Amino acid sequence: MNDEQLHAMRHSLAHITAAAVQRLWPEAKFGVGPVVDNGFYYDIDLGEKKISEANFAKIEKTMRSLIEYGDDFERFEKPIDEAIIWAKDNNQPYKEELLNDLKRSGTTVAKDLDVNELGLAADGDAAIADVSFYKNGNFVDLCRGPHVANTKDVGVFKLLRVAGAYWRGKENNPQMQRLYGVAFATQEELDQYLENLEQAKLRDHRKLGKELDLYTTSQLVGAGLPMFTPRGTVLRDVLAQYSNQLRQAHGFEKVWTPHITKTALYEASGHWAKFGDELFLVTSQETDDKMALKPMNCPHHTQIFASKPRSYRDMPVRFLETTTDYRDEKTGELGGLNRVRSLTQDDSHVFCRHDQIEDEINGLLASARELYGSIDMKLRVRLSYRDESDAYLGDPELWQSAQDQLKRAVVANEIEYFEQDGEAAFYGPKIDFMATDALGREHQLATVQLDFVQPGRFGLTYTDAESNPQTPVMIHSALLGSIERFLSVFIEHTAGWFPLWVAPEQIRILTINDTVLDYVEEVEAVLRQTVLMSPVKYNELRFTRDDRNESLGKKIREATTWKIPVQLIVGPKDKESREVSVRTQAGEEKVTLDQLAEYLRQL
RNA sequence: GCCGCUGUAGCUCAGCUGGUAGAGCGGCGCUUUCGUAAAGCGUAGGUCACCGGUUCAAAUCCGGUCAGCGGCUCCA
Repeated sequence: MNDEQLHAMRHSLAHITAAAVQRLWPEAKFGVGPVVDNGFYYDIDLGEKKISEANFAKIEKTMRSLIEYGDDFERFEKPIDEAIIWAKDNNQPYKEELLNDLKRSGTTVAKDLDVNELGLAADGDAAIADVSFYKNGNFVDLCRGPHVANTKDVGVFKLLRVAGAYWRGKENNPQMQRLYGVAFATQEELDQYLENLEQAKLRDHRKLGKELDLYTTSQLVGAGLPMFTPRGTVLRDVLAQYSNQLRQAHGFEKVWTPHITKTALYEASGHWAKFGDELFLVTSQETDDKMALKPMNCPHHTQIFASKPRSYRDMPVRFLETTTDYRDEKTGELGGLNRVRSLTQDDSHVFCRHDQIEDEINGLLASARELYGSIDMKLRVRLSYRDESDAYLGDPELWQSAQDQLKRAVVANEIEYFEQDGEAAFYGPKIDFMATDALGREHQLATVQLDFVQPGRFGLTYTDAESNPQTPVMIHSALLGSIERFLSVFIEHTAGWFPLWVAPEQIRILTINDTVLDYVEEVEAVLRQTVLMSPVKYNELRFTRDDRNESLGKKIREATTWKIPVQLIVGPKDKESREVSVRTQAGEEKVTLDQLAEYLRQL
């Protein structure tokens, strides 16, 4: 089975899904039905009637009967004007809209539509003359194909879920119902896929966050406002420390800014116009100032830069602040730790001269690569550019220059990348490091952003060698991104088996009976004096002792369930020989008390 | 915000078409001091998310709210 065949099968199943829906609800209006990873979907508008998963059995049964009936997929063409009449006659307004676009420009420009799934797409902007259709049984659909020869050739499938989806991906368009299915050539492959989904759920950060006691939420506190337990807070602190140390080595200095500010700050930065309705507003009972919780930190940092005169000799000025921001995200966008309303950024801003941009970006890229390399995470690097919309501030020529500089930096560092328009910040293009979660969804973590806009809007200057004022460039960067989002990916990446240096409870001493308690004191004395220096410096060991009156087997089982990286088993024999039994995921070995500290430092 | 789904003890879940709740683990108590993934016995935990409605009777049906999940939209 090659990819093209599989693609044709899935695409054909999309048509069969639509055919089944049409048989069950003849009034159905159809959108598009493309192939996606592992399957397909079809967008359907049933007016007031809503499909739910309770309908799946009925739809699947109808699909199976269509498949068994064994209709051929017949291809034919129509002149575009006849096709438009066909769409009108059959009460298919969405198809009619697509056909009109095809007639006008040869393409259906909406970004989430794959023109290959629709009628014949002509090269360039030329209008086209004919479009192709496919017919299986009574169901006729505008489609470029290809399809399998007969409905019997579609392999195995399963309807997975139904979701709302805006027509052509635009929020003010009508919402259709998107019927998702997965499909494979064989039952074994489908079963394997469903099994993998189950496996992925086992490493879901929300499940592990509860099992490993990392964070919690409360209906009283509110949606998207996670609270971190002692264990989760260790993760946050150690990761932030690492991120900070990496940049402090490159000359960044910590700053601190308040969590509320006058909204005037964001009117000046440009954020108010774009994100004003996503700010949490704060009322003062003492003044008439309009205030808000800070949703980002760059405007504050500009004010620290502006607090005193800066010389070209002072540049670059590098600020670092790990701090929590607040964004009033839409309720439906919240999820786990990945998208929250209180997010902690390991944020930093460089203010520099134009001739310093390259070195600064190189330094930040090196830090990001060191961080992700040390935890064995491979990220895709995205160059996020602007598009032609009016969502961006600043001179288009400066934009082009900024985009070119980012690309040069990525190429010079021999980083693999892909480019995407429309993903830039409103003030500048970005280098984004994208990670994949357990279910294959991609999330932005580290970012390096070039900003020629905000320094000018805030009137920032430094004095050059000729005593003239110059506007600095800002480079925004975060290595972890949002710590919450980083954790969501990191927990799933490690399945909760955190590397020793960051594990909340690194070591648990398991006693065999009470006769070794005095020896355990000696072991603990060694641990208290042991400090890890890599990758985070001055990282004192975090250990506990399980000397409960329980069997060793139970203690091991619990420590393993908690995914504690190092179990030190201490019994009478160990005491006698002045050893401990070190149990890690790699296995178990005896280590003498004298060598224990060094052994742990090497792990 | 929109579409679909979910919410029973600390955790994982059972509770059929309405007749005022159960199990395992965990907790606590007693016994056991046991060398590699769960010792034994006993015992206490629940306004069935919350508010309202229908009904003689609601965990169960209906409406609303809160929270969570899968998508869409969005992500400074």
